[in-house]
Amino acid sequence: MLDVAHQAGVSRGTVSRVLNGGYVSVDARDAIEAAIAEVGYVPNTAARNLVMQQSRAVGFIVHEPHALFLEDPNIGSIMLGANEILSQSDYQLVCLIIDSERDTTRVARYLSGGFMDGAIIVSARAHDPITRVVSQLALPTTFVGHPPDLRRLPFVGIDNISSAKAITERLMATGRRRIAMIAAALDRDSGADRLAGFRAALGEKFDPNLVEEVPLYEYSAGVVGMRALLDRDPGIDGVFAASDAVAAGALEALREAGRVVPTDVGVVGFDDSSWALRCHPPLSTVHQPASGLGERAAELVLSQLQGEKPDLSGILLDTPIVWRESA
Amino acid sequence: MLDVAHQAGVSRGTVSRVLNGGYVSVDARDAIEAAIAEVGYVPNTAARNLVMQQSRAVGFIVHEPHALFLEDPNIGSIMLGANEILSQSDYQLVCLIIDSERDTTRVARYLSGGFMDGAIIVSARAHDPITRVVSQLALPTTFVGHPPDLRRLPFVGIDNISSAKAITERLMATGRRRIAMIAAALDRDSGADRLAGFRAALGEKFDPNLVEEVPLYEYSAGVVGMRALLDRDPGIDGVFAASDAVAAGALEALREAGRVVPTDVGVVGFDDSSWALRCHPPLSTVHQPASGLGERAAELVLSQLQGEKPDLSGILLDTPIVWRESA
DNA sequence: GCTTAGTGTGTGCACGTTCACACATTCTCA
DNA sequence: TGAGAATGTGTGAACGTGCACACACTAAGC
Repeated sequence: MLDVAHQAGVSRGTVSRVLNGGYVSVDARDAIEAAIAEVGYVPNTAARNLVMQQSRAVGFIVHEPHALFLEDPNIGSIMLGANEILSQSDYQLVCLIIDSERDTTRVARYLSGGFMDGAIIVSARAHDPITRVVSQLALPTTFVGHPPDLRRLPFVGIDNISSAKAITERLMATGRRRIAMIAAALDRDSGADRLAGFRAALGEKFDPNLVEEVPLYEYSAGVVGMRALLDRDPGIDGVFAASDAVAAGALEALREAGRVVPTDVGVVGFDDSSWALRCHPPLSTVHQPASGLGERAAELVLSQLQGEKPDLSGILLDTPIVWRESA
Repeated sequence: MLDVAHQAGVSRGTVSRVLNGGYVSVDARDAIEAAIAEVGYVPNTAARNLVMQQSRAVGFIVHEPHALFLEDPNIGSIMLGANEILSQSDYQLVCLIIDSERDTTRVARYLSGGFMDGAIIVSARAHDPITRVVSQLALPTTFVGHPPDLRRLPFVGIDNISSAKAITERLMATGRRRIAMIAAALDRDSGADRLAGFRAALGEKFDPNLVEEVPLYEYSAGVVGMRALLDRDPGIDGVFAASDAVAAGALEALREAGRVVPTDVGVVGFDDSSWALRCHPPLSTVHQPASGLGERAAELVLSQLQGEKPDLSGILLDTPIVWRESA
């Protein structure tokens, strides 16, 4: 910056004013801009951050990247939605991956070190150490699909209970008598709530024997889960899978077993991901407003950055049911 | 840091030595560590970066995020592979998304501002402005799947020509007579090379009429492309799709048209993504070593960071053929 | 002619670190 | 006993910015 100032025959202060606004004469501005171009000067972000005490960057923190990036079709949309909003306010979205213990400490350091003005945290669980770090840090944060023990932190999400209840009821309305569920990720709100919604829809007809629990929202879990259900009760004529990927796996297992969908068995999923349209037959499912979640999360972080108190009751987005041929 | 020093009854210098190594007495170390815990001190990353002139962060820059994150099953694996290697050397992977003109300037500023020690750039094309920025910046960089005009920059990739040639020859060896190709993304090296490999395999038998060009590696493009090919020549008995997603679309179009795979038509894809296993029938395809690409790219950046001159001839990874039931 | 407001510019301090250097203490060995 | 090495500690100068302040000049109003 001093080089630019000398080159233009002015002082550092005037160069700074050209860059950040303030009273500058036309002559000085022209000379400085020419000097900047000639010297190839680029302001040093670290120095600027240091003195400004802010970085204009918001972290997007992803846990369990193997499950999410490789299996969850929504993560990309959430990220792009958030980027869209942050970009409009000239904030940089910085995606950080936590894939190991080492990553956790490094990311925590990154967040605590004044490197980030805020954070969006995806798919955190109660026991994830980063949630503790963030809540101690008083960093403007929003959770997407918050973990069970953090009711006091701002979040955006969907109402998994009522969405699951609604699609189960819709499935019941097609005249199915024995409806099973492949429940996944019960250690998360989303997983547990989808099961709760299923249970609520069935009411007295709920039969715990017709619920198969699988660990993750995965295709392979869907295959295994469906096989187990058919073993236990060959008379099943309806299935609610906890996600589209699980439903896709279930369709595969049903095909193996010689069942025709939707004639013999009706199948519904959850997410309305690209899976849903590409299954055979196309899946009836709950539409998850993924990019909307990212946008709202980014907006919540930005509003906190402007000093507003966040709404701790959380924001729930609508989840319309999309009815296709699988049920 | 001064607070910690006072609390522990020492000077800033000793605190710094506790954090960064050097001669420190056991008493001083204990007192300082206790003080750090009590004060809740975290070193300021911006200040450290400023004085160190480095950030221990490597950018992972993604273009066309809509196509990549939503359609390309490899991007996640590449990213996780890179993160794995960088994490081992205590570098932070920072994923930056370029989704607009505004994003481009912001990311360029981010990279130029001393915020990043290096960069991994995915799926860049010749005209992408960020490639110009990076090459002017002399920032340690590696391209994954480099753009056509940047032969002078280090990159990792696969040999699309010989891979495409190999799988086409394998398909020919099953006795198919009329083999078509759904070629995609011809404005990239990868797309153009896969077509070149297909052509090389067929030699004199190559018929330009049996090549359908589609813009992107997408499922829907596969559906459209296959329909067009069947319209033009109903006698087709083999298809090489430029990617697994395209192949999945082709399978759908073949099913529509009442063709049985592999009996009537043999289909092969490219990528060995999760699509490949979940198609019906499972796809024969070229295995793309996605996480390996990320790992090599990260290693190349790290070696440049240690002052080594990068190998400008590029690194090509092996792409074994995975033969399944679709051909 | 004096004050006041508006415009334009230069200077010094602060941000929170690391590192080189100076200095103090203890230990080893001729 | 004294020199020299090994170990431990404090201090000041950077790193590259932004901002408050001081100052200079011009124009307008009384």
